[in-house]
Amino acid sequence: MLKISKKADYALMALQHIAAVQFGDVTPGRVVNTKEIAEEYNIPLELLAKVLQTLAKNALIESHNGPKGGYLLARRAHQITIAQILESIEGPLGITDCSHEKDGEFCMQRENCHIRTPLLKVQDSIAQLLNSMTLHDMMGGTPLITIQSPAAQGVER
Amino acid sequence: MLKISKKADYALMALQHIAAVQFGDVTPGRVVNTKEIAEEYNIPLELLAKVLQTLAKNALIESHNGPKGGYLLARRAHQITIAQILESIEGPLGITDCSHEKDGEFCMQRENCHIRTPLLKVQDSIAQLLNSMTLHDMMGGTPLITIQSPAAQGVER
DNA sequence: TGATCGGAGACTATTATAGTCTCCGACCTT
DNA sequence: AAGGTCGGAGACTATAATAGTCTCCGATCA
Repeated sequence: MLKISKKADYALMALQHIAAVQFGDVTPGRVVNTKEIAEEYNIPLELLAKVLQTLAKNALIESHNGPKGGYLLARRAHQITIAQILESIEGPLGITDCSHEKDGEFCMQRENCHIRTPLLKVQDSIAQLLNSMTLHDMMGGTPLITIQSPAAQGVER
Repeated sequence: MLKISKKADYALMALQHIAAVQFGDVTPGRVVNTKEIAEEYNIPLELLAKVLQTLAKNALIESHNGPKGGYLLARRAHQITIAQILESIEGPLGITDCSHEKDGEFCMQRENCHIRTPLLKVQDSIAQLLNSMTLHDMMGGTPLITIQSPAAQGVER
Protein backbone atom coordinates (compact mmCIF):
# COMPACT_ATOMS: atom_id res chain seq x y z
CA MET A 1 0.00 0.00 0.00
CA LEU A 2 0.94 3.66 -0.42
CA LYS A 3 3.12 2.69 -3.34
CA ILE A 4 4.80 5.24 -5.57
CA SER A 5 4.60 4.58 -9.31
CA LYS A 6 7.32 3.12 -11.49
CA LYS A 7 7.55 6.42 -13.27
CA ALA A 8 8.27 8.19 -9.99
CA ASP A 9 10.82 5.51 -9.21
CA TYR A 10 12.49 6.09 -12.56
CA ALA A 11 12.49 9.83 -11.92
CA LEU A 12 14.36 9.33 -8.65
CA MET A 13 16.89 7.01 -10.25
CA ALA A 14 17.44 9.37 -13.14
CA LEU A 15 17.89 12.42 -10.94
CA GLN A 16 20.22 10.55 -8.64
CA HIS A 17 22.25 9.55 -11.66
CA ILE A 18 22.32 13.02 -13.19
CA ALA A 19 23.33 14.51 -9.85
CA ALA A 20 26.06 11.92 -9.39
CA VAL A 21 27.50 12.65 -12.83
CA GLN A 22 27.14 16.38 -12.61
CA PHE A 23 28.63 16.86 -9.18
CA GLY A 24 30.83 13.78 -9.15
CA ASP A 25 34.60 13.66 -9.52
CA VAL A 26 34.80 11.86 -12.87
CA THR A 27 33.12 14.12 -15.42
CA PRO A 28 31.65 17.07 -13.53
CA GLY A 29 29.22 19.24 -15.48
CA ARG A 30 28.62 16.66 -18.20
CA VAL A 31 25.13 16.46 -19.66
CA VAL A 32 23.45 13.08 -19.44
CA ASN A 33 21.16 11.74 -22.13
CA THR A 34 18.13 9.51 -21.83
CA LYS A 35 19.76 6.50 -23.43
CA GLU A 36 22.60 6.44 -20.93
CA ILE A 37 20.20 6.32 -17.98
CA ALA A 38 17.87 3.82 -19.63
CA GLU A 39 20.72 1.40 -20.24
CA GLU A 40 22.34 1.87 -16.85
CA TYR A 41 19.16 1.02 -14.96
CA ASN A 42 17.25 -1.17 -17.46
CA ILE A 43 14.45 1.34 -17.85
CA PRO A 44 12.36 1.33 -21.06
CA LEU A 45 13.84 4.15 -23.09
CA GLU A 46 10.65 5.81 -24.29
CA LEU A 47 9.02 5.70 -20.89
CA LEU A 48 12.05 7.25 -19.28
CA ALA A 49 12.03 9.89 -22.01
CA LYS A 50 8.54 10.90 -20.97
CA VAL A 51 9.55 11.04 -17.33
CA LEU A 52 12.54 13.27 -18.06
CA GLN A 53 10.43 15.53 -20.25
CA THR A 54 8.02 15.95 -17.38
CA LEU A 55 10.84 16.75 -14.97
CA ALA A 56 12.14 19.33 -17.45
CA LYS A 57 8.70 20.91 -17.75
CA ASN A 58 8.61 21.16 -13.98
CA ALA A 59 11.99 22.86 -14.02
CA LEU A 60 13.82 20.24 -12.00
CA ILE A 61 16.22 19.62 -14.87
CA GLU A 62 17.34 21.61 -17.92
CA SER A 63 17.15 20.02 -21.33
CA HIS A 64 19.61 20.54 -24.18
CA ASN A 65 18.63 19.55 -27.68
CA GLY A 66 20.67 18.22 -30.55
CA PRO A 67 23.67 15.90 -30.65
CA LYS A 68 25.64 16.03 -27.40
CA GLY A 69 22.36 17.14 -25.85
CA GLY A 70 20.80 15.76 -22.68
CA TYR A 71 19.89 16.91 -19.20
CA LEU A 72 21.42 18.81 -16.32
CA LEU A 73 20.04 19.50 -12.85
CA ALA A 74 18.34 22.88 -12.84
CA ARG A 75 19.37 23.46 -9.22
CA ARG A 76 21.73 21.92 -6.74
CA ALA A 77 20.75 18.56 -5.27
CA HIS A 78 19.99 19.90 -1.80
CA GLN A 79 17.47 22.33 -3.32
CA ILE A 80 15.42 19.56 -4.90
CA THR A 81 13.12 17.82 -2.45
CA ILE A 82 11.74 14.31 -2.78
CA ALA A 83 8.28 15.83 -2.59
CA GLN A 84 8.99 18.03 -5.60
CA ILE A 85 10.21 15.07 -7.61
CA LEU A 86 7.27 12.84 -6.75
CA GLU A 87 4.74 15.60 -7.28
CA SER A 88 6.22 16.44 -10.66
CA ILE A 89 5.45 12.94 -11.82
CA GLU A 90 2.40 11.90 -9.85
CA GLY A 91 0.69 15.18 -9.13
CA PRO A 92 -0.05 16.59 -5.67
CA LEU A 93 0.25 14.38 -2.61
CA GLY A 94 -3.17 13.13 -1.56
CA ILE A 95 -3.80 10.06 0.54
CA THR A 96 -7.56 10.28 0.00
CA ASP A 97 -9.75 11.24 -2.94
CA CYS A 98 -11.08 14.17 -0.98
CA SER A 99 -7.66 15.64 -0.23
CA HIS A 100 -7.95 18.10 -3.06
CA GLU A 101 -11.67 18.38 -3.53
CA LYS A 102 -12.63 21.55 -5.29
CA ASP A 103 -15.41 23.66 -3.82
CA GLY A 104 -18.70 22.08 -4.68
CA GLU A 105 -17.24 18.60 -5.18
CA PHE A 106 -17.98 16.27 -2.35
CA CYS A 107 -17.42 12.58 -2.03
CA MET A 108 -20.44 10.45 -1.22
CA GLN A 109 -19.22 10.08 2.34
CA ARG A 110 -18.40 13.68 3.07
CA GLU A 111 -21.50 14.81 4.91
CA ASN A 112 -20.97 12.27 7.62
CA CYS A 113 -17.25 11.65 7.36
CA HIS A 114 -15.32 11.77 10.62
CA ILE A 115 -11.98 10.64 9.30
CA ARG A 116 -11.20 13.39 6.83
CA THR A 117 -9.54 15.73 9.30
CA PRO A 118 -7.29 13.15 10.95
CA LEU A 119 -6.32 11.75 7.56
CA LEU A 120 -5.37 15.20 6.37
CA LYS A 121 -3.10 15.43 9.41
CA VAL A 122 -1.46 12.18 8.42
CA GLN A 123 -1.04 13.56 4.94
CA ASP A 124 0.57 16.70 6.27
CA SER A 125 3.06 14.65 8.23
CA ILE A 126 3.99 12.65 5.15
CA ALA A 127 4.28 15.89 3.19
CA GLN A 128 6.62 17.29 5.83
CA LEU A 129 8.68 14.15 5.61
CA LEU A 130 9.00 14.27 1.84
CA ASN A 131 9.69 17.98 1.85
CA SER A 132 12.39 17.61 4.48
CA MET A 133 14.36 15.16 2.38
CA THR A 134 16.27 16.28 -0.69
CA LEU A 135 17.95 14.64 -3.64
CA HIS A 136 21.20 15.41 -1.85
CA ASP A 137 20.11 13.28 1.09
CA MET A 138 19.65 10.39 -1.30
CA MET A 139 23.28 10.79 -2.27
CA GLY A 140 24.49 10.21 1.28
CA GLY A 141 24.05 13.58 2.99
CA THR A 142 22.70 13.84 6.53
CA PRO A 143 20.77 16.99 7.42
CA LEU A 144 18.91 17.09 10.68
CA ILE A 145 15.17 17.53 10.77
CA THR A 146 12.44 16.28 13.06
CA ILE A 147 8.87 15.49 12.07
CA GLN A 148 5.90 15.72 14.38
CA SER A 149 3.36 12.94 14.43
CA PRO A 150 -0.19 14.16 13.80
CA ALA A 151 -1.11 12.37 16.99
CA ALA A 152 1.29 14.65 18.82
CA GLN A 153 -0.34 17.69 17.30
CA GLY A 154 -3.78 16.74 18.53
CA VAL A 155 -6.65 15.88 16.23
CA GLU A 156 -9.90 17.75 16.53
CA ARG A 157 -12.98 15.93 15.49
CA MET B 1 0.01 10.23 -5.17
CA LEU B 2 0.48 7.84 -2.26
CA LYS B 3 -3.26 7.35 -2.14
CA ILE B 4 -4.93 4.82 0.10
CA SER B 5 -7.70 2.76 -1.47
CA LYS B 6 -11.41 3.34 -1.07
CA LYS B 7 -11.64 0.05 0.75
CA ALA B 8 -9.11 1.25 3.29
CA ASP B 9 -11.04 4.48 3.58
CA TYR B 10 -14.22 2.54 4.23
CA ALA B 11 -12.44 0.46 6.84
CA LEU B 12 -11.39 3.58 8.73
CA MET B 13 -14.89 5.04 8.59
CA ALA B 14 -16.44 1.80 9.73
CA LEU B 15 -14.05 1.33 12.63
CA GLN B 16 -14.47 4.91 13.69
CA HIS B 17 -18.22 4.39 13.66
CA ILE B 18 -18.09 1.11 15.54
CA ALA B 19 -15.79 2.63 18.14
CA ALA B 20 -18.04 5.67 18.54
CA VAL B 21 -21.10 3.50 19.10
CA GLN B 22 -19.38 0.99 21.32
CA PHE B 23 -17.64 3.43 23.61
CA GLY B 24 -20.02 6.32 23.22
CA ASP B 25 -22.62 7.53 25.71
CA VAL B 26 -25.76 6.67 23.77
CA THR B 27 -25.78 2.90 23.33
CA PRO B 28 -22.49 1.60 24.71
CA GLY B 29 -21.65 -2.01 23.87
CA ARG B 30 -24.17 -2.23 21.05
CA VAL B 31 -23.18 -4.34 18.03
CA VAL B 32 -23.21 -2.55 14.69
CA ASN B 33 -24.25 -4.21 11.47
CA THR B 34 -23.02 -3.64 7.94
CA LYS B 35 -26.22 -2.06 6.71
CA GLU B 36 -26.16 0.65 9.36
CA ILE B 37 -22.67 1.74 8.39
CA ALA B 38 -23.33 1.50 4.66
CA GLU B 39 -26.34 3.76 4.96
CA GLU B 40 -24.73 6.23 7.32
CA TYR B 41 -21.79 6.85 5.02
CA ASN B 42 -23.22 6.02 1.58
CA ILE B 43 -20.91 3.05 1.12
CA PRO B 44 -21.93 0.23 -1.27
CA LEU B 45 -23.26 -2.45 1.07
CA GLU B 46 -21.61 -5.48 -0.45
CA LEU B 47 -18.25 -3.81 -0.76
CA LEU B 48 -18.36 -2.70 2.85
CA ALA B 49 -19.35 -6.24 3.82
CA LYS B 50 -16.13 -7.54 2.26
CA VAL B 51 -14.10 -4.91 4.07
CA LEU B 52 -15.62 -5.79 7.43
CA GLN B 53 -15.11 -9.48 6.81
CA THR B 54 -11.45 -8.80 6.15
CA LEU B 55 -11.15 -6.74 9.33
CA ALA B 56 -12.76 -9.60 11.25
CA LYS B 57 -10.34 -12.12 9.75
CA ASN B 58 -7.50 -9.88 10.88
CA ALA B 59 -8.95 -9.80 14.38
CA LEU B 60 -9.56 -6.08 14.53
CA ILE B 61 -13.28 -6.65 15.04
CA GLU B 62 -15.42 -9.52 16.30
CA SER B 63 -18.32 -10.73 14.21
CA HIS B 64 -21.65 -11.99 15.52
CA ASN B 65 -23.93 -13.95 13.24
CA GLY B 66 -27.68 -14.10 13.01
CA PRO B 67 -30.38 -11.51 13.59
CA LYS B 68 -29.17 -8.80 15.98
CA GLY B 69 -25.71 -9.76 14.78
CA GLY B 70 -22.99 -7.39 13.66
CA TYR B 71 -19.55 -6.26 14.72
CA LEU B 72 -17.72 -5.13 17.82
CA LEU B 73 -14.17 -3.85 18.22
CA ALA B 74 -11.92 -6.73 19.21
CA ARG B 75 -9.75 -4.42 21.29
CA ARG B 76 -9.93 -0.93 22.65
CA ALA B 77 -9.50 1.90 20.18
CA HIS B 78 -6.08 2.96 21.45
CA GLN B 79 -4.80 -0.56 20.82
CA ILE B 80 -5.68 -0.47 17.13
CA THR B 81 -3.17 1.43 15.03
CA ILE B 82 -3.84 3.07 11.69
CA ALA B 83 -1.08 0.91 10.26
CA GLN B 84 -2.87 -2.24 11.37
CA ILE B 85 -6.10 -1.11 9.78
CA LEU B 86 -4.52 -0.13 6.47
CA GLU B 87 -2.38 -3.25 6.32
CA SER B 88 -5.39 -5.45 7.00
CA ILE B 89 -7.01 -4.13 3.87
CA GLU B 90 -4.15 -3.31 1.54
CA GLY B 91 -1.40 -5.65 2.66
CA PRO B 92 2.01 -4.64 3.98
CA LEU B 93 3.21 -1.07 3.58
CA GLY B 94 5.57 -0.78 0.63
CA ILE B 95 6.33 2.40 -1.25
CA THR B 96 8.29 0.55 -3.94
CA ASP B 97 7.85 -2.78 -5.67
CA CYS B 98 11.12 -3.97 -4.19
CA SER B 99 10.13 -3.21 -0.59
CA HIS B 100 9.18 -6.81 0.02
CA GLU B 101 11.17 -8.65 -2.59
CA LYS B 102 11.61 -12.26 -1.71
CA ASP B 103 15.08 -13.76 -1.93
CA GLY B 104 15.87 -14.42 -5.53
CA GLU B 105 13.40 -11.88 -6.86
CA PHE B 106 15.03 -8.74 -8.14
CA CYS B 107 13.59 -5.86 -10.06
CA MET B 108 15.21 -4.98 -13.35
CA GLN B 109 16.89 -1.99 -11.74
CA ARG B 110 18.23 -3.63 -8.65
CA GLU B 111 21.80 -4.32 -9.65
CA ASN B 112 22.50 -0.65 -10.17
CA CYS B 113 19.85 0.93 -7.98
CA HIS B 114 21.05 3.65 -5.63
CA ILE B 115 17.69 4.76 -4.34
CA ARG B 116 16.46 1.59 -2.68
CA THR B 117 18.07 2.22 0.69
CA PRO B 118 16.95 5.84 1.08
CA LEU B 119 13.45 4.93 -0.05
CA LEU B 120 13.30 2.19 2.54
CA LYS B 121 14.16 4.82 5.14
CA VAL B 122 11.29 6.96 3.94
CA GLN B 123 9.08 3.93 4.18
CA ASP B 124 10.22 3.26 7.74
CA SER B 125 9.34 6.80 8.70
CA ILE B 126 5.86 6.48 7.24
CA ALA B 127 5.47 3.15 9.01
CA GLN B 128 6.45 4.78 12.32
CA LEU B 129 3.92 7.48 11.69
CA LEU B 130 1.08 5.08 10.96
CA ASN B 131 2.03 2.85 13.85
CA SER B 132 2.13 5.77 16.24
CA MET B 133 -1.42 6.79 15.50
CA THR B 134 -4.35 4.77 16.73
CA LEU B 135 -8.05 4.57 16.09
CA HIS B 136 -8.47 6.40 19.37
CA ASP B 137 -6.48 9.32 18.02
CA MET B 138 -8.95 9.55 15.17
CA MET B 139 -11.69 9.98 17.75
CA GLY B 140 -10.09 13.11 19.23
CA GLY B 141 -7.46 11.73 21.62
CA THR B 142 -4.01 13.32 21.77
CA PRO B 143 -1.11 11.05 22.68
CA LEU B 144 2.39 12.43 22.29
CA ILE B 145 4.86 10.85 19.91
CA THR B 146 7.68 12.21 17.78
CA ILE B 147 8.83 10.81 14.47
CA GLN B 148 12.36 11.08 13.11
CA SER B 149 12.89 12.06 9.50
CA PRO B 150 15.01 9.54 7.59
CA ALA B 151 17.20 12.49 6.64
CA ALA B 152 17.87 12.98 10.34
CA GLN B 153 18.87 9.37 10.71
CA GLY B 154 21.46 9.59 7.96
CA VAL B 155 21.25 7.64 4.73
CA GLU B 156 24.14 5.44 3.73
CA ARG B 157 24.61 4.90 0.07
C1' DT C 1 -38.98 -22.07 10.58
C1' DG C 2 -38.24 -18.05 8.33
C1' DA C 3 -36.28 -13.50 8.33
C1' DT C 4 -31.84 -11.44 9.38
C1' DC C 5 -27.40 -11.42 9.89
C1' DG C 6 -22.19 -12.52 8.38
C1' DG C 7 -18.96 -15.66 5.14
C1' DA C 8 -17.29 -16.69 0.76
C1' DG C 9 -16.29 -16.75 -4.08
C1' DA C 10 -17.01 -15.75 -8.76
C1' DC C 11 -17.88 -12.19 -11.67
C1' DT C 12 -17.87 -7.54 -14.27
C1' DA C 13 -16.72 -2.73 -14.90
C1' DT C 14 -13.80 1.01 -14.50
C1' DT C 15 -9.67 3.32 -14.01
C1' DA C 16 -4.70 3.79 -13.38
C1' DT C 17 -0.41 2.34 -14.69
C1' DA C 18 3.07 0.77 -17.78
C1' DG C 19 4.85 0.61 -21.95
C1' DT C 20 4.96 1.40 -27.33
C1' DC C 21 4.95 3.77 -31.72
C1' DT C 22 5.37 7.62 -34.77
C1' DC C 23 6.46 12.04 -36.21
C1' DC C 24 8.37 16.56 -35.28
C1' DG C 25 11.83 20.17 -34.45
C1' DA C 26 16.31 21.60 -32.48
C1' DC C 27 21.11 21.58 -33.25
C1' DC C 28 25.87 20.01 -33.65
C1' DT C 29 29.21 18.12 -36.99
C1' DT C 30 31.26 17.80 -41.23
C1' DA D 1 23.16 22.56 -46.08
C1' DA D 2 22.60 17.71 -44.87
C1' DG D 3 22.39 13.84 -42.02
C1' DG D 4 22.60 11.87 -37.64
C1' DT D 5 21.58 12.61 -32.80
C1' DC D 6 19.26 14.45 -29.49
C1' DG D 7 14.65 16.07 -26.81
C1' DG D 8 9.24 17.21 -27.40
C1' DA D 9 4.76 15.65 -28.04
C1' DG D 10 0.73 12.92 -28.71
C1' DA D 11 -1.79 8.95 -29.85
C1' DC D 12 -2.01 4.36 -28.96
C1' DT D 13 -2.16 -0.45 -26.68
C1' DA D 14 -1.63 -3.70 -22.92
C1' DT D 15 -1.86 -5.01 -18.32
C1' DA D 16 -3.02 -4.81 -13.73
C1' DA D 17 -5.28 -2.81 -9.72
C1' DT D 18 -9.31 -1.11 -7.94
C1' DA D 19 -14.17 -0.70 -7.30
C1' DG D 20 -18.31 -2.64 -7.31
C1' DT D 21 -21.96 -6.57 -8.17
C1' DC D 22 -24.25 -11.01 -7.85
C1' DT D 23 -25.32 -15.38 -5.86
C1' DC D 24 -25.45 -18.86 -2.58
C1' DC D 25 -24.29 -20.58 1.99
C1' DG D 26 -24.48 -21.22 7.08
C1' DA D 27 -25.36 -19.31 11.70
C1' DT D 28 -28.76 -17.73 14.89
C1' DC D 29 -32.43 -15.50 17.03
C1' DA D 30 -37.39 -14.64 17.68
